[in-house]
This record gives sequence, structure tokens and C-alpha cells, in this order.
Amino acid sequence: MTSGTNTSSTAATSRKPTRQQVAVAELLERSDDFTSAQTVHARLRDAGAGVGLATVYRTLQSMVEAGTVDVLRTDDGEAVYRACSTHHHHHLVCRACGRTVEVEGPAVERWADKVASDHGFSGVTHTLEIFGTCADCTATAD
Amino acid sequence: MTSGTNTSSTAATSRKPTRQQVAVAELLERSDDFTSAQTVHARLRDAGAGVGLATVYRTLQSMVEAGTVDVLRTDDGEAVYRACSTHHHHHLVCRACGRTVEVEGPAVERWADKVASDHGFSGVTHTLEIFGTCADCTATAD
DNA sequence: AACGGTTTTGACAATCATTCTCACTTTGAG
DNA sequence: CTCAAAGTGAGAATGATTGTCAAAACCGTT
Repeated sequence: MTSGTNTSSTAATSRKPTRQQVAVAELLERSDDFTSAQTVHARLRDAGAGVGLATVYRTLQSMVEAGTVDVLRTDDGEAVYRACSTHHHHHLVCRACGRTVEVEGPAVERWADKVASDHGFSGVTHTLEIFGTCADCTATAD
Repeated sequence: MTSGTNTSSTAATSRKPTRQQVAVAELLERSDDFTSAQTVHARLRDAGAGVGLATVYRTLQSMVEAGTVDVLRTDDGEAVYRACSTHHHHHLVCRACGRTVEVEGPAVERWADKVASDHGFSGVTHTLEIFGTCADCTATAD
């Protein structure tokens, strides 16, 4: 699975990535935290390289399908995206500053699969997000 | 945090529940699966006991805060609700028919807390949903 | 370099869940 | 009964996301 190190093959389709797709991909890779489509759009506009809002959504969607970015939903239902390593993992998110840490838990994976198959379920996937307040934000809070 | 005082009475607010609040609560308890606010509203209307859409949303929100129902987001960002036992647990959801099974995993709880505190996070909560296709739906699929 | 067909783009309209507004009704206390 | 606070509901407002479709970029071919 882990092919090219840096081959930014943002190939959503089997075609050469367009300027817009590259712009979105690079912006996401420069971002540390989960970013909404609206924010991506605004930042690209600010940076001068204007990309249409619809295109941002389309690009983000195909990147999710291609597995090059992760998506999750904030509490108010907004979708947020982040460039991710391709292997399966989960997120530890600071609910104050939004800082995100990728975590792995083989045990959890196994547990989820087992529970599901115990109940006769197949084709199992799962979502797991951990929320908390990070040390910095705890310190800052009065 | 509003923890602690868990007056296990029927008190969502500190007031006597209204006809509308009772209607929403009972409908949810009769439902086996997660139900959207829109659906709750439609069903109540059908049942003759009309409840305003805004009221359905308000009621659902306070029930979530009160901890008497669980909420999660579908893939397209819609919020869905379900009456739940009060203890902490997770859901195993059939992606074909929507059937839901409540599952528990003390090990997962501990793991999540540990991972979070290892990274200096406090006030930790988490969300975990398992998706798959249940035995019935697997059998039915051609 | 021009050509034709296919894909992508982007401005804008359309959707749709959710929230807001505010006048009206219900409730509880005195 | 009377008043005031709380709850309700119809419809407007919001805001993210998706659909539309003509124009632009691309690619292999001549």
C-alpha cells in the first residue's frame, strides 16, 4: 500500500491533477488541523489562486474517496478535512484549540471486528474520535 | 460540566414535561433505530398529535443534554437520535437496514482515556460507531 | 497548429436540515 | 383571577452542500 514517498499523485481519476486540485491538496498538507471546505475555499482565494467553491467540494470528495484525506463531522454537522497518512488510525482532538493527534489502537480494531462478527455483521468499518482538552488549553483556561 | 446531580426523575428540565415533550420521548422509545428530527416530526404529525418542527428540535436537544437520548451523525451530516439506556455504550449499525445493536467495551473506554492522558488531554470523551452489514441483509443481497 | 471530443471548472441557483423570531398559549404561584 | 415566566409553532433566515450548464482547459490525432 505504501508506494511512492512523495509522489503527489492526487489522482482522483486516472488523469493528471489540475492546478485547482493541486492547490487544494497542498493547502491541506500545510494545515495541521482539520479544515472545512469553506475555509479551504477562503484561504485559496486569499492566496490569490482562486478556486471555485464547487470545485473545492468536488476535489475534497474525490480525495476522500481516494483515501488521501480523512473527513469527520464537527458537533454542528460541518464536514472537516485533513491530509492523512493512508494507514488506518483515529484522532485525538482538542475541543478548545482543535489541535489533532493521530493515534492507533490495534486492540480497538480487533475488538470492533470481533464485536461485529459476533453479531453476524460483515464488511465492518468503524469511526472513533476522542475529544478532550489538551495540556496547553487546560493551562490557559483560568 | 453539569455532572453530578443526576436526579433520575422524569425531569428533563426542572419543570413538568409538556404534552409535546412526552410525545417526542415516547415516539423515540418506541423506535428501535436512530431517527432524524425530520422523521420524528413527520411521524408525530401522522399520528395526529402535531408537534411543531422547532419544538421537536428543541426537545431533542434538551434530551441530548439531559442524557436521555443519544445522537450521532449520518454520513451526509444529518443528526439522528435514539432513546438510550443511560450508561455509556456504543453502537453497531447495519448500513443496509439500519438495525442497531448497543455494545459495550470497557477495554476501549480505558484505552481511549489512556491514550488521551498520555498526550496530556483532560476531560476526555469519545465517539465510536461500528458499521457493517447484518446477517439478514447479507443473506438478502444478491 | 488546428480539430473534435471529453473532462473540469466556476458562478449561481436550488436544496435541505437546522436555527431564529416573535406573537400567542399554557402553566404555576400568589 | 391575574401576572409573569416558560413553552409552542408558523414561517423566515441561515448556512453548508449539491446541482446546473455554458465556457475553458486538456489530449491525442491529423
